[in-house]
Amino acid sequence: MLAFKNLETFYWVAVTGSFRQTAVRLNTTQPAISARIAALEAEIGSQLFERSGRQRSQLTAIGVQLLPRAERMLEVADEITAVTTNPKDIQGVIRIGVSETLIHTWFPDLLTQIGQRFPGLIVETQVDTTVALRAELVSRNLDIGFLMGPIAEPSMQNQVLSEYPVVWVASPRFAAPNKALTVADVAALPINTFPRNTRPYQDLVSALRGGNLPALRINCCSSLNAIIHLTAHGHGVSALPDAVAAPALLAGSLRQLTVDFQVPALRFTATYPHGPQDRLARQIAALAREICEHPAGTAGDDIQAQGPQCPEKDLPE
Amino acid sequence: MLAFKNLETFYWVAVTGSFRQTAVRLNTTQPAISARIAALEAEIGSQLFERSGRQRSQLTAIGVQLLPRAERMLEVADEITAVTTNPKDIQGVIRIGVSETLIHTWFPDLLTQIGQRFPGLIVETQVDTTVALRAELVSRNLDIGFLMGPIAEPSMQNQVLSEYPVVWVASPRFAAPNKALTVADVAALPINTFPRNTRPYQDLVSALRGGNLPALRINCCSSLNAIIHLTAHGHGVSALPDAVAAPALLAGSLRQLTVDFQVPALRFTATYPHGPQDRLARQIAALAREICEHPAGTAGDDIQAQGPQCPEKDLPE
DNA sequence: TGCAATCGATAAAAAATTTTTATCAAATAC
DNA sequence: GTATTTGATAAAAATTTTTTATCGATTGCA
Repeated sequence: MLAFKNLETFYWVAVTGSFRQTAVRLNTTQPAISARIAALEAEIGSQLFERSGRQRSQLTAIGVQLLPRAERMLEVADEITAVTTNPKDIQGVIRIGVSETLIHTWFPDLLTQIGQRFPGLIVETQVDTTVALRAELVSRNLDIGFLMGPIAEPSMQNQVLSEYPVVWVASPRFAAPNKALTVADVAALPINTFPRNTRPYQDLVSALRGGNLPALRINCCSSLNAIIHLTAHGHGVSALPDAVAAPALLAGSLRQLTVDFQVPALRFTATYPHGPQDRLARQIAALAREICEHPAGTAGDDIQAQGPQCPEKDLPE
Repeated sequence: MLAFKNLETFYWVAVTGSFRQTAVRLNTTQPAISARIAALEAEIGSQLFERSGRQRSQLTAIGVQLLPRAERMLEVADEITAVTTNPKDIQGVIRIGVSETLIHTWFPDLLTQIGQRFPGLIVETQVDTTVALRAELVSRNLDIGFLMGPIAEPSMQNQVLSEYPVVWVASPRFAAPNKALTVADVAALPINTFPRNTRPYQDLVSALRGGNLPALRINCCSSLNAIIHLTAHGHGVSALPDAVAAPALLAGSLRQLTVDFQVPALRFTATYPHGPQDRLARQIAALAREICEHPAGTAGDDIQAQGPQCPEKDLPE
């Protein structure tokens, strides 16, 4: 008898290429996965994977034929659960990756909304750089990421969400000239900005790399708050997404500088691996889009909405 | 965990409206069916059937939503088995209903072909009248029927196969006039023909019901051989499909009569309930159509091809 | 109205399946 | 060459499913 569980297992082994990873994902042990695949192979009557020791398990010809059908099965199963269960009753875990910038903007609102629409859902948030999130998404350790996309992978679905122009800021005590600063002016100052392997860092360096300028003095911080604090205390200037700088500017702990050149804005997308079970990710991406298009009140005004959450892992700083 | 077996069970209970019938169909016991449905209802979180005592189990609103999805699941599962298994390796039983006329024409060839293409398939043949077969098909006790279709039911798939003109025959000792017989001539004779509740019977009576004719003397036989033998021994005349009469005409045990009126020809179809698991029925219908379009050698020349078969049930005569 | 038949539910026992635990040999990276 | 990682495997344990036997409820029929 063709068992759904075995097809689901087959799907994940095919996608991840690993029995052990699949075992972790499906909350069971590796021998259980071996047994399920063995049962399916017995059912079908032929091998589904080339097990070549340490390498990723490759699909056989028959495995290739089976994969899209297994996917259709999972799709239908997903549809069944979607149709038959109220969003309020959805139990489970969703692992969301998010760029730190968004923590300072609409992401708290999203968590609030998720908490309201899916009270039974446990959200695991991982705040990290876009590159790190990208890797986690590709290896399917995250269900959805809000990051500086798009991620150009055939298996990834991208939706553009929000865009933040970059503003230059400094301490209010910074003696700014009356004119707009030039590239050379800025390049002469210590600059606090994003980590070295990030897009904003590279955009910044590109914008400042001009004629025969001196070596840049760049101070990379993995935390936006670190950048803001350093800058506010007079240790150099920084280029920040406007939405991130806004509170400090309002509070007067930072002042904005006018410059005569441009740094590209930060664009964010919702990105998720699309597959037969991406319904929840799609719904959450849609929720995020709604929030971006109709910005509600201020962020972070309802700490309880999410309920007690699991510990976040790998938080920078 | 959404189990395929439970969805399959749900599908059959929904289609047949009966737990017990489903138990028989799926080769298990009624409590097992109860348990599966209960498990599915627990999974979904609501009732799927209105159990109203003796009546057929009715689907609830959620059951109605589930049914087409369960069907899609079965379709995909059927596709998987079709793609991954060689026709030679198909194990199982197919229950074929067939009108007796076809036993005298191409049906033996079909059995031979099935035996060759699907050596692992056990064929259960039920020879009966079209009305009886129709009932068996509708109640899903047959997988496919070759009968005087089409059957006008939304759940039934019909394919026209072959058509046999009706010829009038009598014993060679019958003193036939030189002219063609009229309706009155024939109506005056005892007529051996098909059972009372069949189409050929009714067509015959319609053709012979004219002005003020005497009461017809009709002798209904549930077996074509009985008709042939009675007629050959001089007990009246009969109207037979040409293909059925042919051997006896060739052998000289019957002679053909010319008549100046017409009885409608017998049209046969392949008819099967279409659903998510009708692939085999479709293939066999296609095989039958091939055989009808490209008639091979004589029938019944390879008794062993089918291998040992299960006993046929309800054979008339 | 009452009898017989049939329906699905249920409890307990039995059977079958699946999972876990613990270990192995093979392949690979360093 | 050693350490690590991979999936396979055997035996035990746990879980699930099925069977057996029975029940109360409903319905058809007399």
